[in-house]
Amino acid sequence: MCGRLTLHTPVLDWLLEFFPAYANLWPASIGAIIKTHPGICQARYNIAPTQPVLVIRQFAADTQPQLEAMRWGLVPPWADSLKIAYSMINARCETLEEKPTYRPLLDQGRCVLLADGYYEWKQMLGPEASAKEQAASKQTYWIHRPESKPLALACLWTSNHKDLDGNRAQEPLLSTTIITTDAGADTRSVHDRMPVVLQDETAVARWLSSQAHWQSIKDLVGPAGAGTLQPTRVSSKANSVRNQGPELIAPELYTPDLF
DNA sequence: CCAGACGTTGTT
DNA sequence: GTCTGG
DNA sequence: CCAGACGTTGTT
DNA sequence: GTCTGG
Repeated sequence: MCGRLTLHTPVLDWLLEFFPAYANLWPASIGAIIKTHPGICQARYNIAPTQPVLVIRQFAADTQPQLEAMRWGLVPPWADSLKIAYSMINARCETLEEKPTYRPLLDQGRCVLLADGYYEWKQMLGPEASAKEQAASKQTYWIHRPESKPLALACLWTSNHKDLDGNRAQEPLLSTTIITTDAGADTRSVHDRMPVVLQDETAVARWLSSQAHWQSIKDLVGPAGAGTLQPTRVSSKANSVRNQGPELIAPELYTPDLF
């Protein structure tokens, strides 16, 4: 699955990679979002659920896609509390069309999350080990594109207009969830699920096109092809959200005396 | 009809 | 809001 | 996702 | 064990 992210690629570089056609318009967009969300465009090596993430939405064909900050973890319009979001950080692609919360978003709530990697925890021991042993044996991986190029993740977003958890909502709460699918060849050895990766500029444009119906773009949802992603063994520093620095994605070498 | 869930992962 | 379970 | 808390009363 | 916080 996908429960922790990185974004250290400069945001302008990310936008130019997937939307070169709007090259001269992006600096203003970035300036605007920095005003409302200071710090959101700085490098982040440990983005956790509930935190703001950067997403792209497009409201009409041939208009500039919009850069937005959203809370990670979907808070549906009917929710009276933020609690539900803890279990809606990912949405299984296999059941998107059945789930009443997700179905309307397939046509009206597609967006793309800006990231350049995510963390995964490999379970190194089988079910015969105790829960304690299993927890202690987890190996952290940072999964990213070769050369650490930007990554576009297929997501759904929605808006909640209620006074959540007793706090009067001044503004509607925008939130997002990352679609997951079976792991592809690159990451299967680490974990059996992965986020849906939009491969290139064309895939991103199709996913975002607001006039396109789900049936015509659902082919974009599936495991990434071999060669798309690369898992790098890293230390357990990323396990704690208090740790934030670039050292979290540094490759960890195997220590020979353990083998 | 009303009440209650609405979600995923991993673990058991 | 909308679906499922009883 | 993992880490860390998990509770109340009265007093400062 | 289960929930909350980040």
